[in-house]
Order: sequence, then C-alpha cells, then structure tokens
Amino acid sequence: MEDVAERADVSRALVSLVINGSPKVSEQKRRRVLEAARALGYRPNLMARSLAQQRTRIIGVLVNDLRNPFFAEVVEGVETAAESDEFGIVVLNGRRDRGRELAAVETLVQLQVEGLALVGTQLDRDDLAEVSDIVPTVMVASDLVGSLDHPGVDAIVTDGRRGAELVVEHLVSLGHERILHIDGADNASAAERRQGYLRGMEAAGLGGLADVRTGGDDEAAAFAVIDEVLAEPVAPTAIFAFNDLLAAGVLDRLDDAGVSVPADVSLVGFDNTFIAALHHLALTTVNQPRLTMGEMAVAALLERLNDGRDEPVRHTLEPELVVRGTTGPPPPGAAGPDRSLAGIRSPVRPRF
Amino acid sequence: MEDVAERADVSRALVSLVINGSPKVSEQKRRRVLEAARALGYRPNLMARSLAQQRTRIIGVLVNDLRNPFFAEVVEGVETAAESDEFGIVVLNGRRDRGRELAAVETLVQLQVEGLALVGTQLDRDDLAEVSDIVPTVMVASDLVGSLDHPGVDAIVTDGRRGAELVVEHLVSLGHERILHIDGADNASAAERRQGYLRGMEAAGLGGLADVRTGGDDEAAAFAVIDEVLAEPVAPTAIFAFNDLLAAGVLDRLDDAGVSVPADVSLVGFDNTFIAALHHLALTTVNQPRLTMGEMAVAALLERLNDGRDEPVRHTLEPELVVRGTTGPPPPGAAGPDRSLAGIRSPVRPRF
DNA sequence: GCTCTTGATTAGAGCGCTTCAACACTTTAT
DNA sequence: ATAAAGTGTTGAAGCGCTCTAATCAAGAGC
Repeated sequence: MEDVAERADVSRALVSLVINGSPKVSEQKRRRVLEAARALGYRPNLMARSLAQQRTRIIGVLVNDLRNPFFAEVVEGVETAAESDEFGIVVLNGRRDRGRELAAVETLVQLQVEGLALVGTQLDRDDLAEVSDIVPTVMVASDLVGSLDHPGVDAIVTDGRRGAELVVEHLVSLGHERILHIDGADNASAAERRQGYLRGMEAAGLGGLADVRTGGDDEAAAFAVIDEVLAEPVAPTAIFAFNDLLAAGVLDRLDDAGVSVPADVSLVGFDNTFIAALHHLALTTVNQPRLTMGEMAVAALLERLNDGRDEPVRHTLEPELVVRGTTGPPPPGAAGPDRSLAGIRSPVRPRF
Repeated sequence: MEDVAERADVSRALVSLVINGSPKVSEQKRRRVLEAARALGYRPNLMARSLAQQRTRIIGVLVNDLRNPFFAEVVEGVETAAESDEFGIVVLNGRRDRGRELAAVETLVQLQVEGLALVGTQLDRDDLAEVSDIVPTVMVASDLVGSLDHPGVDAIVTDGRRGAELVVEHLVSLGHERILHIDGADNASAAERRQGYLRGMEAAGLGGLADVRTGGDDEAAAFAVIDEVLAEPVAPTAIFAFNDLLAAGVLDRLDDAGVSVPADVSLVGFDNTFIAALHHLALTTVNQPRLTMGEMAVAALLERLNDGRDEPVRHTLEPELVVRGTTGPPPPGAAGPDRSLAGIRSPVRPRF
C-alpha cells in the first residue's frame, strides 16, 4: 500500500479511500491510484483490513456433513443470501463428529465471524449458550432439544414432526399398518421426526404397531437394520427412513434380498435431495425448502447485526410430501399377523 | 489479551508465549495465564495473529461445484491432509461460474492463504499464471489444456484419457460399436475424456462411428441430448456420459422413454460417486481416487511451502473401471445400420 | 482583502497480536 | 568472589490497514 501511495504520489490514507470507493476523492487522483495499484499488482490484505475495521463481513457456516447433498444445498442458500448482502462465508465441515464441530466453532469465533450459521449440527445447549454470547448464531435444519432456548440463538427449521406425520398419514391412507421407522440415531433432527412418527401412528390408532429402530444418516446404517428386519418373523409393509441417504441404503439392501419396492414393502425418505428424484429410485420423500432455509438463516443473522434484534426467533417452515414411486398399497395378505420378508423373493430383480 | 496479562500479572508478551505453547515459560506463570484466560473467556484474534505472524496457516480451496459429490469428497481429502499438518482450509464454491471462480480466487488471495487448491475449476492459463505468482497453486481433478504450464502450478489428476479409453475398451469387448459420448461441454476435464474416447474408438477401428454430443455436467444437460438421440433414425447401443450425474440424467430420460438399460442400450458414467453405487442405478463407471487426490494436493502445496520446491509437478493417478449393472452386450440385431431407439418400448418399466 | 465554506488530502494513532533485543535473575564454572 | 552461561520475562516495534481530526487549497460572500 505504501508503494502504491508513493507511485501515485499520494498518502496511504488516500489509497485506502480509493480502494474503498469513497466518494470524496477527485477523479484525477482516483485514476492515478488505481493505475498505480494495477501496475504494482496491489491486493489489499483482508486480515489487516478486518483488524483495522473491527469487522470481517464474514459469516461462519458449520455444516454437519458436506457429503449430504441436503446440507450442501442449504449452504448454497446461505451463500446466495450472504453474497447479496456483501458478506462472505467460510464453510467448515463437521463430518458428523461433535468434537470436530466444536473445534470448528472455535476456529470460526477466532476468525471473528460476525454471524454463525450451524447447519444440522449436533451441538448441545451448553455449547450454544457459550458461543451465542459471543456472536449471533442461527441453527438451520436442526433445533435444540426441549426448546425454550438461549436468547442468542435463532432457528430455521422445517417442521420435522409434521413431516413425519405426513408420511404416516400417506402410508396409512394407502392401507399400511405395520409401518417401521428407522431413525437418525443421535442426529440433530432425529428426535423430532421420531416424535412425529409416533404421534402419527397414535393418531391413526396404530400406536401399538409403532416400531422404531436405531439407524443413522447414511447408507451403511441402513444395512444393519434391514438385515435385522429380514430375519424377523413379522415384517413391516412400509418403512419410513430418517432421510434420503438412509432410504437409499434401505432400497439397496432390500434389492439385494430380492424384496421389491413398493410391491412388497413401501419406502419413504426425507429431505427430497436430488437422489430421491432419480427416476430409478423415485423415492417418496418429504421436501424441505433448502435454499429458503439458508437464505432465512442469513436474514435472521442480519436482523441481529443490523437492526439490533435481541430476542430469539424461530421460523418453522412447512414440509411437503412428495409422492413418487416407492410407496403403494401393501401387498395382499399382508394384513395377517405373520409375514416375514425373508420368504419373499420377487421373481425378477431389476437388473443383473 | 491486555486484560489477561493484567489479571495474571504478567506482560502481554508472556501471554502470547503461553498461548502459543512456548517451552520457555515457567510452569507457574503458564498456569496463572491459562487460568486468567479461561476466567475472562479470552480468545485469540486470528486476524491479528496472522497479521503479526505474517502467515495464516490457511489453505484456500476453490471448488467448481459443491453439489457434485465427487468434488465434495476431494475437498474432504484436502481437509484431512491439511488438518494433520495443522493447516485450516477455507472452501469457496464456484458454482460452475467462471466469474464467481475468479472472484473467489481474488478473495482467497486477499485472505492471504498460503496455498491454493483449485478443484475442478475452469480457470484458464492466464488466470493461473497470475495467481500462481502470488501463492503456490495446485489444480485437482482438472488440468490446463495444452500442458507445458506455468511453473507455479502443480496438478493432481486422474488420467481422464485413459479412463475414457477403458470405457470404450470395455464396451467394445462387450460387442458395442455405435458408442456415443455425451461430453462435459466446457467443463474442466471434458476435453481429456473426449480425447480418450476418440482415441479408444480409433484404436478399436471404430473411428468412423465416433459420435460426440455436447452435454454438460448435470442431469438437465443430459435430457436435451437424449431427446435428440431418441428422435434420430440410427441409435447408439451404448452411451458414455461425462460423469455420473450426467449419466443419472441419461438413465432417467431413457427410463421415461421406455428404453431399458442395459438391455436396449448400455450406459457408463465417470467418477464413481456414491450415486453410481446405489444398487438401483448400479452404474458402470470409472473410479477416481478422490480422497487421495485431495491429500496429494495438500502434499504438493506443502512441498513448495516447506521444502521450497519451485518446479511444477503433475501427478497422474490411474483410473479404474468399475463394472456394474448398466453395461451388457448390445441387443441382438443392433449391428444393423438402422435401429432407432424411438421404436423401442420395453414391455415393463421398472416401477410405477 | 478578509473571513467562511466547502471539499480534498494527509498525519498519525490504533486494531490485537508476535517477536526480537534487552534485561533481570539464577545457576554453574573458574 | 567473579565471570560466564543459562532461564524467564518484558518493552517496544511492527504487521497492513482504517479513520478521525487536522490541514490545506480554492472559491464565495461580505
């Protein structure tokens, strides 16, 4: 900067004004400075600028798992919104590991981010209480269990309970009764969906048949559960998986076992990622408005930053059932008390 | 920091030493400082630290498209390696837009990243020449067209030419002749794969039947091409798509049209993303060792950073054909000169 | 011709940290 | 005892920038 100032024969201060597009610089000097800057290949040092300015214009984003397309798209929403407000974002990947998440939050705080968007994280209320004292924080696609939270934390969620209810209602309307739920284990939004499932079953008078298995959030987790189910004497006629990835795993395993979907058993996912839309999967699922969620997260942060809001806000978006090809009526005779999937072998398996 | 120093009754300098784990601090003072820091909730300011230290320990990562699971996994490799060398990474998403990529590079440079990993980007040699003068740069999963590059740029790639050849060889060995390639348009690695395809066709004596269509890198791009192909009198018996995402799109569209894979037409993708592994797709594809690529990228940067290497290096990894369920022998009678896919309607479509 | 504005420019302090040279204070060697 | 060498600690400069307050130049108004 020194050099640029010298070359343009002005002070460092003026260079700063030009770089930041101040209106109070004569056209002549502006040109001189810009040219000198170009000639020297000058690039302002963001660190120094942030330090001097006492603000970074950076929003920190912590993602539970970047491999999950659902999260990736939420992040894209965050980015879009941030961009239009002249904020940059720094994305850190928790990789489903709480320890890593904690470390990432620490890094972001030290980076002096002005806002923190936690996408699907598993942090608990204590972690959040601490961090939200330092920087405005918004949770996206996951909420604190028990609510009534720390005043510094906003939340943007899709109503997982309602989403799960929609699923159960859909399956019940098709005639299903033995509906199994493979949950998301300790995943952020697992509890909510589990609850919705249970409530839906109750509401349909099927409370007694409710059956929740511990899953996870990837294909692998699905395998174990399906193997278990296949070995049992009484099989469900429908399976509601925690998310699309898990559902894809279920589908694979059922396929392996020669159980066909939806003829033998119906299957529903959650999130409506692009995977679900692949025709060959054609997964019935529940849509969450990902981009909107990301955008709303930024909006919430900016309200605190710019308008000085200081009470927490939680926006709950409506989930939407997307019916595709993996749900249908239960197979005839399935109403009977014992019917194992193990015996079933659809005559023709799709490929190979 | 001032406050911490005061509370622990030491100088600011000593606080700094403690925070940075210097060995030359007495146990007693170290404890005092640490406790004061905890009590005050002190967090070092990364910006200030970087500024003073004249280094950031940050590797900038620019990704062509975070939604593509292939890139997401490369990034994970980068992250893993960076982490173990005590570097942080900042990920920016180009979203397939060259303008955005350029802006992102600029941001990263201004952030004073110590190394730059460009994952699948579309930047051209001039862009690269400029940036690589400033900071060690490595391209991952894409290379400069024409090679013989700027000395500041390393490259970690999988041999796309070879990969494409493998595909053609595989299809030819199954008996295919009319093999169509839907390319990646102006995508970073499109040219290479196209070249490999053409070479493979030549080698098999099928040069005259080579047929390249302009695609892209997502499902949507596939639709247009397939619609086009369906309308033509002479149809290919096999389609080689630029990547898995594109292949998934092809599969969907063929499905819509009642063309079954691989009975009527074989299909191959590229990248071996988890999508390809889904049993319901069971896409034959070409594997790239993503994690390794990410890790090697970091290694390359560190060689420049730590060991002062200054000639460029390019590592070419071997692709690997992964045969799954979307390839098989061509349908009988397909050898004849005219056979349109439009007429074909497999009796049973998979689902619905 | 003088003061008053107005607008353009600059000096200099300060952002939170690191680091180097200097300074005490011990310990050991002489 | 005294010098030499080693430990721990600190003052102060400096990283590259911004921003306030001060300065300067030039025209307007009397």
